[in-house]
Amino acid sequence: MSMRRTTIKDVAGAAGVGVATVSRVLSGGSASPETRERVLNVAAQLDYRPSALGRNLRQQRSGGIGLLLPDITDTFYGRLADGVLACARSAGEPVILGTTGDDPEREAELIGMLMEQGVDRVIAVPSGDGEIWAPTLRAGLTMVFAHRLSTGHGDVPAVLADDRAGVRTAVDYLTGLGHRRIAYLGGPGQEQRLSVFRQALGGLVDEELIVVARGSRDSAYAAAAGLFQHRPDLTAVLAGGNLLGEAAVLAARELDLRVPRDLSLIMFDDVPWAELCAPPLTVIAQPAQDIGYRAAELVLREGGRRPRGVLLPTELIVRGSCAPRRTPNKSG
Amino acid sequence: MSMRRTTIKDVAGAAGVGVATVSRVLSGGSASPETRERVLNVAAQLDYRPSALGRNLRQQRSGGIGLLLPDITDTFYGRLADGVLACARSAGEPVILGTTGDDPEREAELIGMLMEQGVDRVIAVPSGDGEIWAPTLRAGLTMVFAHRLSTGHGDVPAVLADDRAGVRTAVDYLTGLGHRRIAYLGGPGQEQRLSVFRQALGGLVDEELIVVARGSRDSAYAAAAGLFQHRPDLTAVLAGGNLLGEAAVLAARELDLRVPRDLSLIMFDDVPWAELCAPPLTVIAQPAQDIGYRAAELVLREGGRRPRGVLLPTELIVRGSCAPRRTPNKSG
DNA sequence: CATACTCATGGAAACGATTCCATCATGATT
DNA sequence: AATCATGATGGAATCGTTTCCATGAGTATG
Repeated sequence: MSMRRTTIKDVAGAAGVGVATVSRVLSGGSASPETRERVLNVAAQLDYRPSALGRNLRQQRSGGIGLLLPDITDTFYGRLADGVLACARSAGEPVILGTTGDDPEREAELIGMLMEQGVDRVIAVPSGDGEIWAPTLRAGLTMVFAHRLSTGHGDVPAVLADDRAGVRTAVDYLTGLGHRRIAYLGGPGQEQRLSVFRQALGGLVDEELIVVARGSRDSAYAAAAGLFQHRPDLTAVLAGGNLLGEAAVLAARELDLRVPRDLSLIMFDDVPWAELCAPPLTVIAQPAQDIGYRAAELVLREGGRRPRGVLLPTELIVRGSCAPRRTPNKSG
Repeated sequence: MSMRRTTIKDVAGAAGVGVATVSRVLSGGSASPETRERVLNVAAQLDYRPSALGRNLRQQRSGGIGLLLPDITDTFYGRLADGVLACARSAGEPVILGTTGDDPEREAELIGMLMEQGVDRVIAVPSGDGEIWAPTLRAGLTMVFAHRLSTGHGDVPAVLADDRAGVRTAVDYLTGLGHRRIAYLGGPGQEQRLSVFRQALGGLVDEELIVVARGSRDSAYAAAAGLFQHRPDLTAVLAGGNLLGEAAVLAARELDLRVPRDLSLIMFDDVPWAELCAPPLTVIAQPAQDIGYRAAELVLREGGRRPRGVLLPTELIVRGSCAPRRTPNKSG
């Protein structure tokens, strides 16, 4: 009942040539025009599709791109993945997706799985530090980091949003509105943003106002609620991602802090619901899809030369969640 | 510099046995206890990892699960993918992700790519009709549909949310509030929901109040705005997905329709921002992650028997976007 | 004691592609 | 005319694994 796949041998036999010739014709090698035409005709007639299995074994590598993300549920990573898929599709390459949950152990596990599969090109939002990636690099994989760097990364190129400028813009905007006690609500792997945040605030930085959550929604909410309860004197918050922003809105509402009257809120990453929120959220937009697309471009370029990383611009989009600091009412 | 991978031959040589024995030991075949131990020791010492490439070629199938979704940017599909990944991870199977954009042509292309890769297990949210999937089935692939059926599907098992009950609940809720002119704002592949909607409304159904958008945000917004402008007499809307719901909120705001005062809104699929919206959105929650997980379970079960599909419950979550119909003010 | 049967074992044949290499024909150069 | 370069071509090796089959040892049964 189930017929055997048509193989390159069948095509060779039907066209009256050797398998080597068929292979050459199909992969663009040299062949005489008439042979080429005959082979192509026969191949089309037999509906021949070369098996990636055979090719992969011979070439010692499975085509395809490994994509390692912390959480595909987060729309930021969803858009990033979309960018990777768009580029991969135009190159005809399959994408193998894995989620790490920001857990280095899971990440290492996934890397092992990818290498077992013969995947030799990986795009990752790294959670672990350099040690995890060292064996990967030694094995000769083509790597590109996206959105984050790995501490102690080798010379792995990275595609990043310009966090530096983004944080600076946000902080400038808030201080310009008169805010002094500004909190940062961060997620995993945002060391660079933190250092810029400290730097932008100059001497004003108050370490208690810097809180780092793990990747989950629960953790983000806990961090936000804890921060707001512990330091009711803060007047502005910079949330380092849409999950954190969501948590901040929720926690503020829960604690009867009105935005932007009692609390100015600015969020990294523009998401569709930012506009639907009450009030609409002021955000630092990041080109998530571009990040993915460019990362895929880099990892596919494969040209021996090491490309330097890419830095993509962010953009402040002012909506309604930030207001000038209310001057403390001394008579109240 | 780059050392050759350690192969099964190396292990066999170092352990003083044949390759067949090594293979048997590692894949759970029969072997004497002392041989088994020696082989396992040597394998561990050499850090031997069997190459999936060789195995795949021999077994004529690449492990792994193909996952075909309309749009990974949509959080519903993001959660669905998350479920699939969770199950696949526990089975140690890689997942190859492709997005169709609800375009049957792209879908067919992706199927071709998957078959070329030797993927023989696919989970899909189908956009095309039965004809597209016929060759797939004939080729002996294990298929599971998720979230949607393909019209004229063969005996492909499907994992679905209970749309029937969901639509009925929503309509009952709205009619219970006094609404009569209820619109349905649908997306691609929701034929079943539409028929249930018509059925639930009984004789009251007004075909002009049924609008179907394509998958994109733009299309959804256009559909919503067009509907609201064309039929200002409607008092309630059922949005068939979070993109449609988002569009409805946006369009209503644009047209100065206040929710729920002028317009009651109920949305399929509970998303985190539904709670952040003003007003918070009443929704029919769908277990997106479960759908993915169960689909992966089915496709991995592989037991020759054809499992029947799975129907998962939906849940009405009442928030603040629905209100009783205002009795028309005859003196106004 | 002879025969049959179980069980561990290793050699070798697949799997389907790519690619090295030898062969042969043709045309150009000396 | 002899040699050389060029280019098309097919046979065979190769990738790493699984699996079929033959072999031999050991045990049980007649």
